[in-house]
Order: sequence, then C-alpha cells, then structure tokens
Amino acid sequence: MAGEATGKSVGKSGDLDFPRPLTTVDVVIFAIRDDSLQVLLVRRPAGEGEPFPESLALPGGFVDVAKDRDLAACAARKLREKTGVTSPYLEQLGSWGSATRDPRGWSATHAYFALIPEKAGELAADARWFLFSGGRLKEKLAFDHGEILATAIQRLRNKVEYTSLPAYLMPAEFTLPDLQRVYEIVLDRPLEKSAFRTRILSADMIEPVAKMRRGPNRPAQLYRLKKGREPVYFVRTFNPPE
Amino acid sequence: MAGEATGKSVGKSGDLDFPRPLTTVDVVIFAIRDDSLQVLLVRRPAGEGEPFPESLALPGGFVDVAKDRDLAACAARKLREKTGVTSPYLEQLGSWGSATRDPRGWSATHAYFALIPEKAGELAADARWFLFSGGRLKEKLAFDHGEILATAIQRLRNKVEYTSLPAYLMPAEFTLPDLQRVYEIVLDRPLEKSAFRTRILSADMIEPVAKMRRGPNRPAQLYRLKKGREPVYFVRTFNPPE
DNA sequence: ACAATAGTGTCTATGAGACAATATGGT
DNA sequence: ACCATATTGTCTCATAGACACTATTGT
Repeated sequence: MAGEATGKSVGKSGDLDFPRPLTTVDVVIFAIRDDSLQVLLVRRPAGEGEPFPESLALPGGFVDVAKDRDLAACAARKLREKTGVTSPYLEQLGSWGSATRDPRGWSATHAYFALIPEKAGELAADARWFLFSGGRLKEKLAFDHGEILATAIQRLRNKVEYTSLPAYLMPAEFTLPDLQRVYEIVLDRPLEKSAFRTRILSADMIEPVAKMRRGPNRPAQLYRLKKGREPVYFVRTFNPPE
Repeated sequence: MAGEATGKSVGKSGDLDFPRPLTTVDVVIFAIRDDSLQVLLVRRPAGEGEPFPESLALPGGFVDVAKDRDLAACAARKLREKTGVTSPYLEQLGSWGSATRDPRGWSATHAYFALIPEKAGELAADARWFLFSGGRLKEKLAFDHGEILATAIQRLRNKVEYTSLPAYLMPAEFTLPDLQRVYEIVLDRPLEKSAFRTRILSADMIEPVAKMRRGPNRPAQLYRLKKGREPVYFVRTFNPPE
C-alpha cells in the first residue's frame, strides 16, 4: 500500500519526502427536533486565509496527529466538542478527497455520521441546528459539504428502510407510536401501524418498561432499547419503494 | 472542517504548518477463479526502511498529489496498473487511519473494493491471486490489511444477499446457472434454483442473447448485463440468515 | 433409451399492506 | 357517553423455500 514508486514526486523506497494531502474529519450529526430531521452545522471563521469565510459547514477539522489515536476517536472528539454527546451512534460514511475541494491544496476528509437524541448535551457556541425543507437544505455549504450531507441523508433514508437505526434518535424511553413517527419523519412517508408494530416487536430490539405514557387518550406502553446496542437488520424493506 | 484551533500542533487561522498524516489508497480486488472467490495481493518490497518487507499486502500506495485528481481516480489507477482493467465495479469501502497502523507515522488509507471478471487484462509482475480456504485467507497481511480485507468480504457477502453485485464478476455472456453458481460461491451456501431464477429475471437486469451454451446436456440460454450498469437492489434478502 | 443439466410448476409459510375492530384512558 | 389514540385482528397479496416435474441436448 505504500513505498512503491507511484510517480516522480515519490522518491526511492523508504523516502517519505513528498507532498502530503491535508487530512480532515467531518461529522454529519442528525437529530429529531420539532417533529423534523435536523442537522448540526457550524459557521466557518472569517480570519484571513480562511477558505469559505462565514459559510456554513459540517463540524470537523484537521486530524491532530498528537491528539487523535485514530479516525473514529477524532470523529468522536469533534462530536463531543460540538454537542457534549459521548456515546451515540457513530458510523463511517465515506471519504472525499481531491485536488480541488479545498483551495488550500489537495485534501481528503473522512466523513462520519452520528445519530443523537434530541435533548442531548450542551451545544457549542458556533453550532446550530438546521432543518430540511422538502428534503433539502436551503443554504449552500462550504467545500463539498453539501454533497457529503446529501450522501448522509441518502444513506440514512436507505438504512431506515431495513434497520433499527431510528432507535438511536430516541430518548431513553419512548412509545411505539413515537418510534413510528421518527421512522416516518426520516422516510418522509406514512407507514402502516400494524406492520410497523409487528416488525419492531418481533425484532427483539426493545423491551417494555413498567410505565405508560398518559395523555388525553388511551395510554401507550413505554419501551427502552435493549442492552445490545447493535442495530437490527430486517430481511425486507418497508415498502417496495416502487 | 478545517482552520479551527484543534490543539497545540495546529497554529492560528490559515496556518497550515503542522504535521500531516500519510495518505494512501488501497484496493481490494475480487474475482472468481477456479470456482472460488479470490483476491489480488502484492508482495511488498524488501528495501531498507520499508515496513513489512516481503509481506503480502493489498495493492495500493500513496496518493500522488500531482497525478491523482481525486481518490476514486487514484483507486482506478491502481486497479489499472495491477490488472489492466479499466471499467470495473469500483466502490468505496471505508477508511482506516491511526497513529500506529504504519510504523512510519500517522497514516490514513482510503480503501476501495473492485469486482472484475476472471479473464480480464494483464496482471502486474508483483501481483498474484489468492483464495480463501474456509472463508479465511491463510497468510497474514501487512499493516491492517487483514482487517480491511475481512471488512471487504463481509460487505461483499452482505450485499450479495440483496443486490446484483455478482453480475460484475461474470464474463460478458453467461447463463443463469453460471450466475447462480457465483452467488453460491460468494455466499458459501446453496440457493434454490427456482427462487433464484424468479428473482433475477424479474429484476430486469439481464437480457438474453440469441445464443445457447451447449454441453453434454440440455443447452442453457446465454444472457448479458443490460446497459444500465447500476446494481439492482432487491427488497428482500435471500434467506432469513437465521 | 439414458444421463445430465436446464427450466417450470405447485404448495406452503411468512410477512407486508390495507383496513376494520376493539381497548382504554381523559374529559 | 364521547373523543382520541393505542393496540389487535382479519384478509389479501407477493415472494421465498422446498421439491417435484417437464424439457432438451449428447451419448
């Protein structure tokens, strides 16, 4: 994987004296707020030499070779710094690298995506939640972050069709109608109550707690995620997405 | 994603004078040969200062900021250099980065995986095919390439359950029993003939050519992939993988 | 005719989709 | 009693799994 002659700029064996791309990590952080899917963005600084000054961007930054053990730790650190959340659902999304995506030079970013419950920790000063109107964000993002965000949403929607991922967007205790609502928000289409309940309950992913949610109508059973934090994969998608 | 203060080693805004990780790209190349799934590996050089001298490794190497437009182009170039194949199925697998995976320092690799037909182009001198015995490779690989390879196999097996990916492992013309055999090789379990045919034929991914494969028994219809090269996603997996 | 593999049909089980029916709280 | 929502049940449909049956070649 390394050490072979790949071009003029790479010298003889063992020689590491050639230009290296910039290496960054970015995190797409999703949460359900106000009955809709929202993403956490930061405002870029306005300093001299800064690319995309004052633009909106995904939270992220350079890998710190002194501080970060590995990429996942770097992503977890950035998530923690921005949201205070320490143990969320964090999955690698992919990487984007090219000569032109950053005006400062060849750069590659490792993108992660995180799902956190609404009322998690304290938000950083420069971070704000943004919602999608019609499945799209209104504002333009710095770098290729718009593309990365679009990929993240696509991946999330896709996986929600056949996995229990939305469970990671829920508070500690929730009802089945709550969970179904989150599925519907992410998929942006209604689901059948009966089929939904059958699927979730037979997946052995949640367990009832000895409490009910009371309201102006029939109370609903409260559930919590089972210990095994692994997401569940269903053998069918929800709808034949025609 | 960049430019914020992330630690002592990162200076003030716009300052890019801090240590950068090494950036590489590695490619996991699969093909069906001799009725089994095989992967292309290279022998690492023995020069002084080379990590893992003479070990087996995935084909790959440093990103060449002068030569490579982007990561995908870099992966395609490495695939072409090793196999002569120019338009295969090439998908990003993920990235691995840490302080310790390469003894030369903090490094991050962008891993891709490729599916190519058996009798594709000319193999590079240092490259050889290796097969899995019992789903595992016998030899140890350099760096964390064993882990990357395991992830690739897992991803391939997983996707074969509900996609048409094995079609990219086929020659230009093939029969349905041929294709079923490739599914079975990758999944390492037999599939039902009838359900298999129904699924594939209703997926509208292949079309018959006006030829039959003849043998010492009933001839089989030959098919080819339809133009639209996108993989097909089925709404169910093959077996409830209990 | 026979062997061998290609291709089709039949029957059952599972789970989704549609939608009706019932249950249980607040007011 | 009535409303609103939770929860369950019924019926139909599509497709996988199992497996039997038919088709078509070479020998």
